[in-house]
Amino acid sequence: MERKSFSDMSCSVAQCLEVVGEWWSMLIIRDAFMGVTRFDDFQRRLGISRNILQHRLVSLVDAGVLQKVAYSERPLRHEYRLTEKGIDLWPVLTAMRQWGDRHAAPDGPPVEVVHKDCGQAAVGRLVCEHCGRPMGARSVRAVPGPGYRAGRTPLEAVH
Amino acid sequence: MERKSFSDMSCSVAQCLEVVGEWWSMLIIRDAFMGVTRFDDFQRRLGISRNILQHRLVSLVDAGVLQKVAYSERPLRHEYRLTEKGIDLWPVLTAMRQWGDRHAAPDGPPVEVVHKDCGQAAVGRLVCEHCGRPMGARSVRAVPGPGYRAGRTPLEAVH
DNA sequence: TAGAGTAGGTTTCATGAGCGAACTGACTGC
DNA sequence: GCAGTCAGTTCGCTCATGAAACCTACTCTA
Repeated sequence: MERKSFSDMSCSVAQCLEVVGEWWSMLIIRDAFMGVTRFDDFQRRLGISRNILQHRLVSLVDAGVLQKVAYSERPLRHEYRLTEKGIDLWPVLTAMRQWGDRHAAPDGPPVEVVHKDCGQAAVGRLVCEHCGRPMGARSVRAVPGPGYRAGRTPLEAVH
Repeated sequence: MERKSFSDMSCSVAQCLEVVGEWWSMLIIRDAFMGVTRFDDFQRRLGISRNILQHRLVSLVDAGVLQKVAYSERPLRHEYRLTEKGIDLWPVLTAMRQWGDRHAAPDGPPVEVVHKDCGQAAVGRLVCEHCGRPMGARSVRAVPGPGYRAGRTPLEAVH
């Protein structure tokens, strides 16, 4: 059976997963953030099969997350670079990394992130854009937005 | 061939994906945040096959993200609730939702989140825990952390 | 006391996605 | 002319995914 698509779900989480929810996709994006751009470099670093890598790169390019740019004419060679849409995935990647650091890294984080502004190896925290106070699962509630379509009932968040 | 596991990668993103990277897992967790706890409710809301749902619930319970709690003895009935480890996935979910809202919701967000502290339908923003200033892909650089193991070379973030 | 309904699964089986490995084609450098 | 690099493509296998049917244990209604 074909893998079911999330694209007709009226939910932004599902739309995001439709683009980056495939096995390997987020790791390709992670490596792209680390500066990897070439097919063989992705393949070597990830240990992914070449055909799967090819599929993923094509679908990420189709989704507008990566762009394929020629860096040599003869021979014709391309590299894959994050678009702005791809760079906007940074908070997703960061949230995943921080969750992994906290719950699946007994020896401490394998990679730390230094904030250039203050020079500290720091953790990102989610705050409300409006009031600047912390925004956690228990401090919000979900309501239907302008793009809401029937069939999906937002409930109270976490009880 | 068996789907390759990410568990031996020295990377917290990979560890996170190992737990929630399967097709459907994040949507199950999203619904759990919306207050869904029962097998049949998950099944109906997601339109997922019952066997796949069963697999996912078992692996999320095994991973410690959900817990199975009896809410009735006769007949024996269980419900699935987020653990603290599961609730810690909120930033991941929020980042995905916000990315989807921005890049895949032409009619506006299907669901908005109201911050109880200020009453506004607000967006979460990632700031440095240390200095409080915004933390984006371009304002950080990756360095090896205490849990670093060879074979993985952190590079500069985004060029 | 029979029959319908509900909750939470389990089984079955066809399909297709993911896998490694080998191969291809276009080029460069020696 | 031969080795090496880069970016794929092809091949054949296996396992995960999917829908639908089935199962178990209990409750509710008549």
